[in-house]
Amino acid sequence: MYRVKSESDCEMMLQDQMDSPLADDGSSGGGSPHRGSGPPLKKGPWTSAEDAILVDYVKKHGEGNWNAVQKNTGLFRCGKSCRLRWANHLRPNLKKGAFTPEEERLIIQLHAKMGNKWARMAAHLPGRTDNEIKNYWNTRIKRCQRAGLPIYPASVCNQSSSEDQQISGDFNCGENISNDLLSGNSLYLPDFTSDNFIANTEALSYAPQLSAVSISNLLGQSFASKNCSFMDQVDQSGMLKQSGCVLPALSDTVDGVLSSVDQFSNDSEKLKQALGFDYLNEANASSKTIAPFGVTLSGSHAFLNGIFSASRPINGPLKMELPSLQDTESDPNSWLKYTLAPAMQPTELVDPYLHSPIATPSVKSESASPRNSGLLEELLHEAQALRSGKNQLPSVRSSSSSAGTPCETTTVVSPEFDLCQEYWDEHHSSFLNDCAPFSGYSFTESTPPVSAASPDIFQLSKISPAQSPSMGSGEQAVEPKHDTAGSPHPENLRPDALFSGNTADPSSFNDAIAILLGNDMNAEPKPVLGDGIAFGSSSWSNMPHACEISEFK
DNA sequence: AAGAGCCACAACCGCCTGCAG
DNA sequence: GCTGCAGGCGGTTGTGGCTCT
Repeated sequence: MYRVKSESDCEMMLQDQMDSPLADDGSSGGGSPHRGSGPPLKKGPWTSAEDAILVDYVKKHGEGNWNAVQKNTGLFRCGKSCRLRWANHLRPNLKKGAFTPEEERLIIQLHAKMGNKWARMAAHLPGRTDNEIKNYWNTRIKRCQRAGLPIYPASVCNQSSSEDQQISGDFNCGENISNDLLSGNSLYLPDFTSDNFIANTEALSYAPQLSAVSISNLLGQSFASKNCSFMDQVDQSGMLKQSGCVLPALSDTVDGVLSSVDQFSNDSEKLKQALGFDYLNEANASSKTIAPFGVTLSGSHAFLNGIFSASRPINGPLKMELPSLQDTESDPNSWLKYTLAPAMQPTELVDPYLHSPIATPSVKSESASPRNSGLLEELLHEAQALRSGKNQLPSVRSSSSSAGTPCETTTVVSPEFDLCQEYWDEHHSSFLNDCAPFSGYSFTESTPPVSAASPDIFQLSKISPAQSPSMGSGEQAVEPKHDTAGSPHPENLRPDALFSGNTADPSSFNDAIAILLGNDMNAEPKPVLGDGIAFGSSSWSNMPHACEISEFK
């Protein structure tokens, strides 16, 4: 039954409310005495009489000043409730009934761009309310999760991809937009006219789940939260002047990690391809294939916000919004997905190919590959698959247009990327100089945390001086902790620890992988990556302290 | 027929923001 | 600048209907 809140916004405004004939009609849930002397507060479903009163009032006085409704009509509902009732059910021009297919597609498309911005989405759907859209989406998510289907159709991914590039190409609108894009807060609102959308919307073939969407915001905001100021240095072309300096190092780090994986799996190339890291080799070879943030961190929520709904500019106090996709399949191990995501995020940031969700590496497997997988999960899954030899997983890059991957993407380097490359060619040396403090910034505990975030988050990697040319020599690489028996210290079981140590040490990495895989490399793969670990979804209530990064502000 | 489970929906709750005093 | 209020927004929960076993 509906509760009677003991203290709420509504009740505070009902202190002077006297008895009402409607206050206690006890329709369903009814009102109940409120804190003794206070008037009862009617809650629960609205009756037709209440509706009539509210409609009459609005006809006479117009919308707004909802708290006056109670005073003027005797309707014993709080102003908020009146407003909601009017907005969601009583106001004219409301479209009732199920969503049309066009509306559904539009919702999907809008969500891909906006995330859980229901009110903004509702603005694009005349006659529909944010609540309707929200309910529809939540239902859809549940349905997709049950069915093991991705949330975003391929066409939406493509749409997002193209528009991302457009955004990055037009990325000259000043700091506000830049920051917003960087934070994943899409103030940039593309014109989702129905024609435009439908023209780009085909049959609901499904894209792979947005496996890495949880990553970008975390890192983007994590970076920003470090007050390194490089986030502020977005020039008029939308390029992040200093971003490039860190990215090579991160690329190196990821590559170093993968080198360890290489030894671990003896099949690094496959693994890297499966993970979408293969470009990192190219990056290393050329030392310049670094995309500015504007390329990858565009406003697509399909990319940035399939999971997270970042809505705060990164300049200000940061607050990680909770993921929009609730994981009802919570798992004690679910911390994996949160700790690892930041660690893996750089790959997304630097990935010149990742213009859309579909470019996110996705391991399609006949096995029980987690649908909402993240990079680590895919890594582990891939490692398992490789080890077991049961699955010959196709290269994501080479098979992205295969039948199993409806979201077709071509790994065509965009013009923006060419520009970025030129930009990097021209400025990378100065970048390295300018970013000397940051290029060696390895998110270790030795680095004084600037934000209130748990430093664990930033145990991202230890970038050795060799990997990071400008890193100071004073910093000591953090060795993975091992107990005397040689087994990894429990702390190292955490994925952040996994990536925090000397990544050039394959043994520690292997140890961690082994543990993550069940600590027995010779045993059959254990369902470590079962349903309990769904990177794309989350149950934040189960977040371990290492993942408690919500308190950035 | 009865119970369980699923589903869509309505409504509530807490937090945030903008604004006026 | 601070405070309180009104409104808005997004997340969550409760309810009732429907379907399946």
